[in-house]
Amino acid sequence: MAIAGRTKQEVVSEYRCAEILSAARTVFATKGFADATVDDIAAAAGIAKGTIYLYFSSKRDIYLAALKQGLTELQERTRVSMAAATGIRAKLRAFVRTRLEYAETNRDFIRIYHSEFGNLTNAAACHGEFQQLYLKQAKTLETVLQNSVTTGELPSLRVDFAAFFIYDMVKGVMMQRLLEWSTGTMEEDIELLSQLMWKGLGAL
Amino acid sequence: MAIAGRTKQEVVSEYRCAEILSAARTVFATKGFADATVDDIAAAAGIAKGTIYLYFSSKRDIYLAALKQGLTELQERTRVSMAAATGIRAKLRAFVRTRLEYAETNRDFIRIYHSEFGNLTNAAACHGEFQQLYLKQAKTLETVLQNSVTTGELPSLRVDFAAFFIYDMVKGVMMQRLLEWSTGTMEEDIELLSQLMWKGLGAL
Amino acid sequence: MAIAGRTKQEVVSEYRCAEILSAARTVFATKGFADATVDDIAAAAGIAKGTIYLYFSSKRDIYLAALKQGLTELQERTRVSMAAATGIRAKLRAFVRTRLEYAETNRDFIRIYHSEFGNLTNAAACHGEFQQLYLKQAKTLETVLQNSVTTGELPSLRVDFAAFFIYDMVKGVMMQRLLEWSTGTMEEDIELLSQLMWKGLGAL
Amino acid sequence: MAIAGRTKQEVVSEYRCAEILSAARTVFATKGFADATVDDIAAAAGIAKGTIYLYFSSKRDIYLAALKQGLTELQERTRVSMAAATGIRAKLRAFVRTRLEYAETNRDFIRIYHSEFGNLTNAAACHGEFQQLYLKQAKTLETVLQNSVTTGELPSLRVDFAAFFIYDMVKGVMMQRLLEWSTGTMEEDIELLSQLMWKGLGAL
DNA sequence: TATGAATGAGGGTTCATTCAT
DNA sequence: GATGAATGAACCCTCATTCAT
Repeated sequence: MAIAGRTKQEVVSEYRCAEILSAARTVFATKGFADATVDDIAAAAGIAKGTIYLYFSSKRDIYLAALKQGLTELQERTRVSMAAATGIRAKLRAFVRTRLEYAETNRDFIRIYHSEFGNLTNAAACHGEFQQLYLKQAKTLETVLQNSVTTGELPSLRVDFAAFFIYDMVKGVMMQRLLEWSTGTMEEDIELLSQLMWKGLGAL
Repeated sequence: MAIAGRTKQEVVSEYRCAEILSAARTVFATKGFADATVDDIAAAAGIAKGTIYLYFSSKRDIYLAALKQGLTELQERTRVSMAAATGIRAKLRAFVRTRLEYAETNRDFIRIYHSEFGNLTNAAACHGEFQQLYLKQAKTLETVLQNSVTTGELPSLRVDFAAFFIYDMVKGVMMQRLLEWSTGTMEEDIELLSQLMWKGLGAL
Repeated sequence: MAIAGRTKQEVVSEYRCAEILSAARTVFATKGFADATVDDIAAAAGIAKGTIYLYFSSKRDIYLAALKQGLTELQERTRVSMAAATGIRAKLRAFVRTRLEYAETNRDFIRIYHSEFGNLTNAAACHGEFQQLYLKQAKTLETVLQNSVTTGELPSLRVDFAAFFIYDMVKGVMMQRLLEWSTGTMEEDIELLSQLMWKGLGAL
Repeated sequence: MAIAGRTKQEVVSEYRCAEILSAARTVFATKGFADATVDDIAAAAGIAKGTIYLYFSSKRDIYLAALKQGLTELQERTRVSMAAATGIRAKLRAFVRTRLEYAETNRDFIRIYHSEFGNLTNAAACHGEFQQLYLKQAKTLETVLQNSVTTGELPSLRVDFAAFFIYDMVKGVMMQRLLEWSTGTMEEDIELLSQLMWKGLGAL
């Protein structure tokens, strides 16, 4: 009696996955990967521990899935809002706004995001896996910048350096806001950061 | 037989501590806190595992000590070089140079530094402990900036935001260089970053 | 709609049982009892895991049923062929031939058979359950031997010892052939073993 | 302060190993490999679970060590007593006596021995590992038989078949005695088995 | 002081069994 | 009857910490 896709089977399965990932995000965000236990996640999801292994093959697998899911959504939103903006300056402002807003409503994910992308130097965790994800993010932005340089909208500059710079800046502000260290409103921070970037880019 | 302080007892004790911390830094930098074992550290230090507990009360204690030792040295060097520089622009350039150079020769410490300060949002580790260390760092820089504003050397700006911004930027470049993602020489990166900061500050 | 017995219900039910047992034999033979999973058996039988529990009450139950089924068939064939033979020597040769031939075409069952009857000393498995099965087998043979002693066809000998001896010898050759360690053809091994038994019996 | 070997360190270590192996033998003999837990072994040895892992790397490792230790001792005793006997018939009697006597005083080991060598067909456990041990045993005996054939003490016969035959026979009697199924005394069984073998060999 | 053997709590994962559909 | 998702007890192994020597 399938209507779209394969219903029920698939719907329920995806729902469970989502439930687990949601619980996992909360737990990982609170305790970090190492200190979180699969029991914690199961309890948070309101299911038995064994059930988790029907949907994910290992604790790390859950972690990765949670991270990738958020990352994908964040990147997609960013891509869409930047595409909708006209001119590089507006695009950058869209970049800042989208990400800061996303961080505001996805605090658990952002905590995990920072765990990984704030420390890409730990070779132990996963050999280069996260480094690659990060690089891929940066490359996308780099392309946008490069296009603007090509069209003459931006002066020639080290686009690789600029891309990292932009990511780090936004990441830093996300963290400040998450920790409630920022004294400004969201709009103020968006404005400030956009200004700062624009001026900063001029220096490269 | 005491010469200065309490000799021997103290000297040997401090030497052991230093040995352990040095070994610990390497191990923690390579494997991260969770994956490093006390056995690893003992082996790296060339002493017995039990001995470590004569000098440190727990694995976390070692970690903290290693982090604080490096942090103290880094902050002291930064303070001295900034004090030696004249004018806020020179001070900021000193800030950048000192830290990037320190990172170049203390890679193990920097890895640990990033582990913690790249992810201050993880409540599990130590409730606010590292957040306080970070804030203290930032406050020092904030004071310098504030002084410049007071003397009119800098226009009025949100010094709290500026301090975080500066820290994050330098941290970001440290990481890029550590991962060998930077395409420029150290001097080029120092120059670029200083320029960028200076322009950026103008936006705040 | 019942024709003979209780039709359909029973026929289908028995068919399922047989399917499951066949699958189980393969799996148990390959992996042993402990390493075989009910999932393995379900997959091999091409049915759902839960279905298995409609026909058997536990994993061990399946195992036992598989073992008993094969054992019953083996014993029946042995009985028939021995009954058809005339004279104790011919009966013993029939015993050997029937069993070695059965082993050749029921390798999975023989593996399970060896698992249990090669190690009757493991109290854990099932307290004496298999020991009783084994004893029952031996007793049958013992009776045949005793009859021959009574008729004077065989000299007086310790029939209990002899029965075990005969079982073990055949079991040993089965294993050698199963592992392809035997260098002879089936006929050669039957001949050799029969000779050996006959001579051996003379010593008892 | 070392006297012989390296004392203390080594002595204590070996003592612990022996303690663990002794406990393991009892547990494995009673419950079988799969049903025995490392906790069981630790409890039987009167030590903590973790301690076991200082001496053995895994549950299977303990099992293998226990098996190999007994096997080595059994083979060595067999070798010595056979070497001391003159003539192939006396050697075979020595073989039987040594092994049956060993089985009488090492019942736990014999149970484990039967678990493995009564069922060499289970590929799952350890790919050919035990099969090789068994083959090695048989080859030794094969050589002795071959020598007797060469010197003309025995007529030409299939020594490979004979070796397996002898092993299986003794193994079978060991099991009967272990299960207290044998109605004879040890001496009677030794006598009977020796006779049987001798006669049987004549048939090959 | 230095050692390293001993400890045992803790966690990831498996899988026989159940039960709602 | 048939299914397979859900369960949770059980188990192997790790490792921070202790303590007798």
